[in-house]
Amino acid sequence: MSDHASAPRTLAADVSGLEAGAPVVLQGWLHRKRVLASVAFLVIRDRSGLSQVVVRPEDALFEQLGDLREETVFTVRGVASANDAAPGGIEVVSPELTALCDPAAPPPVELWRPKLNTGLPTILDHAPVMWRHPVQRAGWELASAAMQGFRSSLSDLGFTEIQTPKIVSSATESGANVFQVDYFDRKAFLAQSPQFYKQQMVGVFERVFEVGPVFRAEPHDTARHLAEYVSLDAELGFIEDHRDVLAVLREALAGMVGAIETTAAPAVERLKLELPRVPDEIPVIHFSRALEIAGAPADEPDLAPAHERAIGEWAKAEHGSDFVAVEGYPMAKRPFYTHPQPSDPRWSNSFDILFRGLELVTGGQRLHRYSDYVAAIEARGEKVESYADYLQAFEHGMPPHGGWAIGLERFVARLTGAENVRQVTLFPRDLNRLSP
RNA sequence: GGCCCCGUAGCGCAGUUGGUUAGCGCGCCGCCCUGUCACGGCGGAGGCCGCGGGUUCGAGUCCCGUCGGGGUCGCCA
Repeated sequence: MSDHASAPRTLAADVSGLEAGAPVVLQGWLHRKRVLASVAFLVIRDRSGLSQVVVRPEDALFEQLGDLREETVFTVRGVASANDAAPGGIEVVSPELTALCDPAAPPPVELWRPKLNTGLPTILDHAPVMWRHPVQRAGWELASAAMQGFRSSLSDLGFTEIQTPKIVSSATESGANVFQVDYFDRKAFLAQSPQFYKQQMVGVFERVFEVGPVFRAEPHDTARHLAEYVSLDAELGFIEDHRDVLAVLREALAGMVGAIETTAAPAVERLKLELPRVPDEIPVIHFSRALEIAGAPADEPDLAPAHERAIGEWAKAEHGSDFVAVEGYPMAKRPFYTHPQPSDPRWSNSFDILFRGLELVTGGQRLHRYSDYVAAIEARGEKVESYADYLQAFEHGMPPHGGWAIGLERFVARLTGAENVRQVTLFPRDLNRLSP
């Protein structure tokens, strides 16, 4: 913000609203240089968009055009001028340039093209520069708006935002793969989920949510798995069952899509997206029905990706919905804190939400009675003592409660149609990638 | 981790049954071009053909190993 001198900075997107003759100060990257015989065009990119600067032979700058390198950062001082041939009708003429950095080296891939003309590995290897591309950047603008919508919709519903430890002393769910870290002279782990802590905080705030990273050391090298991802977690007390959780989750999802519509409209436009409508009531089917729809054997313990895609298509055709909830997953496949389905304890009061055929959310009702926890832990052949810290909350009184976890990157990937979650992750971490 | 496919210039790719100097488009550098917007024209630079070994008179090309990448399945958000 160099507004201490002369005119204040104008954002590129605002140039088209200027009066002809008005002084303009742009600051940004030289996105594209097009030099013709007797006129040159400089396209300046800043956080708001692009703006065209015109250089003519009478401008002192005209002689130095050959020295300008794309991606160099400049302050441009000039004058607004109306021209039908200019994008947006207004361009900047009589420019004076001040470089704010050394002449930039050419990027590995042309950033000024309509699309990044390269493969995912190249994009990821050069992430610090590739994210500058307006279309690439749009993906994260959606993520940013989604997080904002998640926060504001839950805050409006009386939730308290929490931050729980990412360095923990034991695994949340036994058997899962965790990253081990050196913690002074002891063993510690990176948190796979805020599950235990958010439940404990229900005993304090009733309703809590957290936006933060979770870590999974599982050796899943697929287009939808990351070793570190952003989890949008919530947990709320005083529910009847998991259907109450689903109803609040519906509000959070609507808040996320709503925030994208309002605050990320330019990104939606740039990506030419058709945003999903979150139905007033997300269609719910039981796990056993889901197996039928997917054409899977009735004794399958889980839904395979192909099944999820089939159910996604079914929901779109049958209910016109991009979202579908599958409730009643077999208890055998759910963690010990899951609340069973009262009418049939083989099933659980838990659910997944599939978004456009991909598992996006896992949630459900949790156990809340201390005695139930003791029984559940012992039934799995584990020691109650090893969960002593966690169980304090239940020992001293907890309401019926439940919650969910949304995978942010999966949500954005389904929105943009990205084949791979890495495409919408700023700096993805996976089996093979630890940098940049 | 299993199975399948791919590594050739900064990026995207071609390269015949093994054959002499490894090509194309874009980018980059230089020159030219009165308004471009994926501008246009001419010229130039740029390669240990992923790495290691083998077969052969001769390997980008065939074989083995290795490293890296992509797809898919298991599993999950």
